[in-house]
Amino acid sequence: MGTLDKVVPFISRHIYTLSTANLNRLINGYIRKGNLRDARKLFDQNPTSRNTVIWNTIISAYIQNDEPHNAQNLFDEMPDRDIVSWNTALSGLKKIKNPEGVYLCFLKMRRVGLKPNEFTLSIMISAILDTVFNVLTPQIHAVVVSLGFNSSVFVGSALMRGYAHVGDRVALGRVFDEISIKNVASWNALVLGYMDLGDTDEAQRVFGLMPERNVVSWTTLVNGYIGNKKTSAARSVFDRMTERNVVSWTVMISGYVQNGKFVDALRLFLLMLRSGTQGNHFTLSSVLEACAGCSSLLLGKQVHLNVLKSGIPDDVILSTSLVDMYAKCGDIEAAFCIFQSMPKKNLVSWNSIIGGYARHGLGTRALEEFERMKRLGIRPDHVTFVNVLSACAHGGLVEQGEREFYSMETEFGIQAAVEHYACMVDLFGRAGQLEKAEELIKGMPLEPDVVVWGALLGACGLHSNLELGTFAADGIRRLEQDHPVMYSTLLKIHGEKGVWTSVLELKKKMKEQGARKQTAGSWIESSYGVG
DNA sequence: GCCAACTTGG
Repeated sequence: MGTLDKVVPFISRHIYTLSTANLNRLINGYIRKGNLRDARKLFDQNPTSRNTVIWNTIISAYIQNDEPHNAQNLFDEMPDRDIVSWNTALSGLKKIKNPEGVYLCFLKMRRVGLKPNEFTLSIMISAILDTVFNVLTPQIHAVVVSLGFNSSVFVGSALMRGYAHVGDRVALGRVFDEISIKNVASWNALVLGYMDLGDTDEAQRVFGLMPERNVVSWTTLVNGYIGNKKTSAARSVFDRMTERNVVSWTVMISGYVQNGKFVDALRLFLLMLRSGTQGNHFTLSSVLEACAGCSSLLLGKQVHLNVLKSGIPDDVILSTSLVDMYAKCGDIEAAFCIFQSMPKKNLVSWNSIIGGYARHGLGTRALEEFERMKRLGIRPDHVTFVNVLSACAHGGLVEQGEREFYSMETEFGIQAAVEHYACMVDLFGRAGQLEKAEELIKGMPLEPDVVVWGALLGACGLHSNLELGTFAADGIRRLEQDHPVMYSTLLKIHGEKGVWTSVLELKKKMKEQGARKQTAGSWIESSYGVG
């Protein structure tokens, strides 16, 4: 629509004030084209023609365009807020995952005397669903009942999800029964509820009772089995589907990926393409993860090509998946190139590139990116520090690693978790500072896991320390998580020290347990997926 | 103009 661009400056030049109807029409036109900036300009230029609907439209557009700050500022400035304005604000707070804000906003709304409607209550319920505020679900239910919304399909489905998340199956069934006119969505919510409760049998039974089923019903069932780690059950439901859409394919593909079945995921992706369905950004980021999982650069590149050809708009998550795929498949330069070209980066993107450099042994590059990220005001999280510490370990940067470990708690308030300790043990261990590693383990406030002990054992293998190596092996045995690498490392140390009787004993034990010598690899990387 | 059922990255 090129005319709009010509008409609007014309109108603005020749008429001082637009009528409310025209302002509304023009603003909606800009928003439809994704041009929020000009919509806002018109809004600012016509203060006297604005009505509540126009305010609400702009605020909602900001939220949908991921500009919550602008939305919030405008909401704060707004003179006469109606229930829609409050609902819009609530859904914005929900979108940025601020359940406390949702709760406080709701209270504020009540204080100015506005009565919630169905929209308000379903936003409330779904906003607290996965948070500590979900203890409020029964209270909100009480409000729902007192206002007579319990027969509403929307509110009912939200309540069912809420109750499933707090594990209340009785309430789940009761809410369903109370919905006066149930539609497919209500039934889907019931299936989903039982799946969330982990009761796949009941979900399947309900599915069989449904008066009608749509693609979403089938997909919910497939996804429910996947969420309950029943991949093959999911697949057999998937195979029985008469109609599939991108989401159905994506659910199944990402289900395989989540369960580490990368090859199955890739096979299914090929079937999908052959069926004539084109993947979207959800599909392709899962597929890229599968490529990364099998370290298949060849396939990864082909998927990259598919991304470019499909014309899917730029997406942070998809681009981050590309960065991660290239880094995990060994092409760190390509990874960095994509990372650099990303117009929007978030914490996960930074973590990916830092982890990529760490995995490639480019400790200094990893740390450079870490500094750059902090300068841009992005707060590192616990994953960032796993990557940073492992970069220090791989780069032999012991003192820097110690400093970062310290700053993690003091500067960023992130409590060291067991994986951070594992990195530190690895850091000291590789550098041959075995006493420091031992000291760290002994002073840990947490129970060391197999990765921590493994890092120590590996270091003992590297530096031929029999005594400490035995200590580490005992630690692993106490966890009852024997691992073939443990025996081969012990074997190596014993052999080097010339303790041949022990070597024979160990070989016997290995044979008993069916352990075979494995190729060397870091337990830290395989267990925590550094990167 | 606002709400709800299935899918994505470290």
